[in-house]
Amino acid sequence: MLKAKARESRFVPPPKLPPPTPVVDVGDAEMRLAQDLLFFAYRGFTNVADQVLEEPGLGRAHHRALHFIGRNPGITVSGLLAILRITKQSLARVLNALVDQDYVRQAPGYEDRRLRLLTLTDKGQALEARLFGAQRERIAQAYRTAGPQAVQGFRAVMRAMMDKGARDYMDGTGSPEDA
Amino acid sequence: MLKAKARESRFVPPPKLPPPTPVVDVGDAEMRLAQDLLFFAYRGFTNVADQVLEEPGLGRAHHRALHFIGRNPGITVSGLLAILRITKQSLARVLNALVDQDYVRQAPGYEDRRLRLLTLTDKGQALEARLFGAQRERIAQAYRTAGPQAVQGFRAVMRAMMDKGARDYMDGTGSPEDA
DNA sequence: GTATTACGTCAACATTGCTGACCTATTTCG
DNA sequence: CGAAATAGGTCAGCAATGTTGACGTAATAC
Repeated sequence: MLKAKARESRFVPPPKLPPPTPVVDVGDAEMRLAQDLLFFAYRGFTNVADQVLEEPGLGRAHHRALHFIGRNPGITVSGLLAILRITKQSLARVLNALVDQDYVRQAPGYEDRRLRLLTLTDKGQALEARLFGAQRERIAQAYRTAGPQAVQGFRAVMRAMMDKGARDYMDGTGSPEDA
Repeated sequence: MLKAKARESRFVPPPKLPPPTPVVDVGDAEMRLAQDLLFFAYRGFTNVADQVLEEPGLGRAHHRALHFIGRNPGITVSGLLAILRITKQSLARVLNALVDQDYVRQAPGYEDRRLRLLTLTDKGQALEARLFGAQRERIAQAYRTAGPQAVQGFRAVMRAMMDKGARDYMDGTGSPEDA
């Protein structure tokens, strides 16, 4: 006997199907569409990197760390935490793996020696380049397909979609701590 | 003694900081930017729903199931799996929780009674509406900020960013199985 | 009447987030 | 100088969500 029956002792007769999630006004349809767009586009974008990550046996968390260290050489652990918004314990797991496997190097801060300044090793730069290469292809193709006009719109909407902290980080206005 | 020293017996002298991840040509800078945009925008977008999910104690996986069942009333389990691209074991955990808590209803297929047609209950529709409300706010505000012109570009780029299967699904050309 | 299909389930494991507690080295400040 | 604050590290345990592999059952298809 199916345990599913415990969940619903007998299948009820097929109900009249309700209409799809109700669209109250014209705007709603657009918003529903945007939900789908974000989900599928983000998945497509991340999937291409996953393939590259398989070889060294790393995960997306490692990719993110690699990416932001690459973009911010000499960033501190706190800075990276502020960007990623995860706990230091979560970051530690990932960062230790990257350091152990010689993708990332730590150096003490110049004036404040409590700081650990993070940089990519050559090996780390090489891996990041491969990851970037995969995603760049996908982005470039999307940009080509959509056209330069569309790219501007894309950027504007994406910028407006993120929270202020992230926007500030992207603007370079303020240290990564503001992200 | 810090175990970190086991990872690197002595801190090496502060290296010359390498330049940020090298930008080969003009296009590369744009692509790097796009990476950041996607990460931060997607995070902002999902975060607003997380707050709503806390109350019923559900996760993002539940939200996704809820969303796609809502958009495709009567969808089969296989159909949902094809959209989400996860294993049926992963979906089962989430789906069983939703059915147990009366967010989702299963009904046997009409002609083929092996099928489980999934629909949202009233309770499920209510929750989905709240989740949608939160994200809609964020999207609407982004759309207003960016302007209608930008929205068109956003859509074009996002569409082009996803893989063909997802694009086909969005076009409604073909059953969800093609996603 | 057998094979296939659609779905469900058990078990075990990996990744990546979290909280709580506590340790060390360094800098800051009264 | 000595205490407090700061930057970072670590251990332990847990939760959510993804994976494989194996197997069971009901219904349809050939």
